[in-house]
Amino acid sequence: MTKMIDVANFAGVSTATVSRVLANDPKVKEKTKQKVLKAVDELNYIPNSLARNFRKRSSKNILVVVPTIANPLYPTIISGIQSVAREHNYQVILGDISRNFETELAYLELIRDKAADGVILLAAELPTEEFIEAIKGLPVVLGYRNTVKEENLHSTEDKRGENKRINIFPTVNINNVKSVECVIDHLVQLGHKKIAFFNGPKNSIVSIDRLKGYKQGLVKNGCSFEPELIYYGDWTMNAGYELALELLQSGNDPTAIFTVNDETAVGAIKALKENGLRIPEDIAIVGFDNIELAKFVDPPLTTIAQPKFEFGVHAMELLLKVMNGETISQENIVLESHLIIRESCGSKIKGD
Amino acid sequence: MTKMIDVANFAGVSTATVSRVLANDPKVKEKTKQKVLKAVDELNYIPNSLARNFRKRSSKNILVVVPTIANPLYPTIISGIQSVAREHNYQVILGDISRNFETELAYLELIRDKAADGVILLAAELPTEEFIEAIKGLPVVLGYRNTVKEENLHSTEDKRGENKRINIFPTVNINNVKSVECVIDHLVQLGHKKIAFFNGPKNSIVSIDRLKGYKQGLVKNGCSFEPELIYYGDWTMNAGYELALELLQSGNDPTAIFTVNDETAVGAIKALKENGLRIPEDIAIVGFDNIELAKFVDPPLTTIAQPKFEFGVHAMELLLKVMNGETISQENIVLESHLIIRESCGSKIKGD
DNA sequence: CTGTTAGCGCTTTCAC
DNA sequence: GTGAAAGCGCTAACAG
Repeated sequence: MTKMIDVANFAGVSTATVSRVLANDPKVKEKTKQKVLKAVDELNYIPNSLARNFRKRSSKNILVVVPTIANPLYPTIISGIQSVAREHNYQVILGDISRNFETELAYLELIRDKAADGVILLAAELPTEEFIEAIKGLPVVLGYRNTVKEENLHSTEDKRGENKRINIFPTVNINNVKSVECVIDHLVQLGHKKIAFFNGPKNSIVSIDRLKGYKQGLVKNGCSFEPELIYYGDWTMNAGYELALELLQSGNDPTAIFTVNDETAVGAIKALKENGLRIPEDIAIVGFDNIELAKFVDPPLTTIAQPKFEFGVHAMELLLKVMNGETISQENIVLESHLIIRESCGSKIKGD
Repeated sequence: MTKMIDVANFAGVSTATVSRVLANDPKVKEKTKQKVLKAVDELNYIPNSLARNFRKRSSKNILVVVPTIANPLYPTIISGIQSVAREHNYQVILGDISRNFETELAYLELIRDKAADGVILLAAELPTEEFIEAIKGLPVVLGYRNTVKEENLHSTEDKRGENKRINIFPTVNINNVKSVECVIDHLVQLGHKKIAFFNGPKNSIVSIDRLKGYKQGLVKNGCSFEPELIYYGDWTMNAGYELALELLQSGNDPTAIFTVNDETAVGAIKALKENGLRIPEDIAIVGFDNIELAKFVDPPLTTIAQPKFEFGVHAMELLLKVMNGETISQENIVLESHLIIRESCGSKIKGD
């Protein structure tokens, strides 16, 4: 294994100079630089990143924790993260917690022991005190988990005295509340008044926000909010399937279902069809995420498109800032999402 | 940041002893061990893995290169890899080449510069001379890319004098040829004689092997092999869709389609349905991989199940061996796959 | 069983 | 613009 000292000897310079050349230090004379570069080439020198990382106290790894990589949402986000990471010579380490949120904290060890320089947390679990304590001061960016603290504000500028969320960490998010309101608007426009909601788990921030959007959307449109039309699942096709069966047996007869994600919708569609219901004639359905599959299910799924790749890009760019110490004050990025109209609601307007 | 010397001082021992305790060296007296552990705990000491890795010349990272993480096959395989990797304190670095196979070699740099200790290559591209040269001597395990050399053997024990594949690297694979023969057997049993094949790209080993299985299956069952019934795509739902449109316009009227993977099948199903064909009444279809979705498409997809998670487990275990220098001679693991019968072929036998 | 000590290969002051 | 030299924090001979 040829090392820096070999290159230095070959080029007739010191290791310091070799190091400078490799770091693109402009102070090095062009001629010296060429000598060094020639030596590097000649000797087939490859810097030992283990030594470099040790010396620089950086692993050049960043950790991305996802609830489960099986949900196609995350691969796309990760692609976005990778594209930025690679530009900056970071490698992405994948932390798949298989929806087992206790293991999330274990991953943070990677930062403490320097195996990772920063972390992007994409699990939208409600943050516990323990969690907040654990990530305090770490180079972390939160995705979807937009809120880590609720405070009652009764100041004058907050006339309604309602809860205000304070993000004490940098975050990337979409506006879940507004997105779901759009869905409800659309369904109501098509004449639906009784809309079921197949939600995610209760302790997910995304679930909570989408529920809020669902409720506000109904109220805004003058529909009644009926708690028994809300079902809780776990984001999977299986959950969608089971929930739909439950709904069918319940005697509630909604004319439309909004599902918390596309996979839940796909599962629901299967159950509905098996029970002889036609979509959208007998019941309309709307998903969320606009995964690749949404276009290919039968019927093609009306859904909310969120900018998955960009989500990753923004998260990584934010993390880069945090790791550089640029973000003392927290930054909270909210990305735009929009409704994609396909055929699962029977709308005549075609999208995509 | 408290370091090993602090712990040593606190416990009244040397750093060597601390190091031994941390490495679980049985030679350390129980009492000394307890003293050290107490100091570790007291001082909240976390070993600096950067220093350790540097010293041990190992990054504790392993690289997994996949064609694209967007194909749900890979996340499951990666889960399997992770489960073994984690047990041995390895982190998984994700190398997604977005089906751009030239970038594969670039990832190998991570090994040369010690940023990764080993690599699992899951891209089933035909191996070039350059590729073989590049991975020679590296701690590498190949998945799906089962063959790196073809040699004409005319020795006595090979009576037929046919090509024999020689794997000069450790590999994990399934028997693609046999799997597809099963599919053809099944279709023929159901009365199909004219079976189209929506394959992957021509330069993929998986495509080549599945094509072989297709051909052999037809011949074995006394069906004629018609090259114009073979279509080449790129594993995506979109490809399946486009290929099905092509097929419909071709005037070929197969009674069944075998697709190289489930996603291609899903795309094809959409196109077929849009054109008024009923599945399986008008045309049968069989996929490959048994991804989660296969069960939820309409109609549920008959497909070949391959042990994805186990695939990852085996690949990682093999890599562990290679990294330990245990595998001088190459090992080639072939996992079992089997047909899952659902409804897309109209068989009365229900599976799963 | 435990301590002493010599680095691992690189970067970065500090001199010149 | 370049070189000398001091470590980064840990592990592994080697010695005792």
